[in-house]
Amino acid sequence: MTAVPQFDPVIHPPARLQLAAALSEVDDMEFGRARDLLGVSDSVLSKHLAQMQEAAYVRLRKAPLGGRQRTWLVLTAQGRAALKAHVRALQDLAGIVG
Amino acid sequence: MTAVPQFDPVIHPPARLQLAAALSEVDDMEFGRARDLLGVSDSVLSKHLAQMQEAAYVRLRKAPLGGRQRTWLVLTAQGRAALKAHVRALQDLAGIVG
DNA sequence: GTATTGACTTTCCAATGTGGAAAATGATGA
DNA sequence: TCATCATTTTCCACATTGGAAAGTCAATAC
Repeated sequence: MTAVPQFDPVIHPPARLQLAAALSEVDDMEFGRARDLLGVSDSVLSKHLAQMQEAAYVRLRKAPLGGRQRTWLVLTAQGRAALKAHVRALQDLAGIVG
Repeated sequence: MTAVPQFDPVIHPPARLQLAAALSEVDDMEFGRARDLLGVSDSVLSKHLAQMQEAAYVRLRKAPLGGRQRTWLVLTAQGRAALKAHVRALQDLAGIVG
């Protein structure tokens, strides 16, 4: 009898929601920049990315930059759709509160 | 260097967010009805309510009904503001995604 | 070719948070 | 006073999140 719709557990946790939102506004973002933006450690970002990749919400593009291999994060169409759905779900849930 | 705004930890967890949203659309709601709506046990709802009361987001009104004491949940102005702020924060964060 | 370095990734572990069951509490009603 | 209903609190189990440190893998440095 759960009359209340559930949120997408992949995208709802703060760090991932913030990451998805940040990625939605750019074409891509470097791993290090995303890590600093979220204020987490390498390992933590890496683990969140693993979850988001598994859900196909993010794609990693690895390419050399300045001699070193770097990773760029890209929000996929599915990831964008999930973010959109989440925002909409919350708006619906909250009615016309604001 | 956390450039990303944080969410209100009291209202962000799914169960509390859903509860706040549900309460925002009515004047008040019975404890049992809220419990069924969220699909959780008495104890769990009670604990969430304790958190929300501590943040002054919810007020409990106890009064007898049918001889027995019942509890009604009321979203306070602060609770409503917090929900509103949360929705807005997410919208801002997500830009004009949808 | 091997050592080193940089950029992640994985493993390990501590801290939190959420959920349920069951015991406890408090207010009635019998 | 005893039983019952409506929560509340206590006790646990489990999942999640976070950081540190070790591991991996390229791409130089030597």
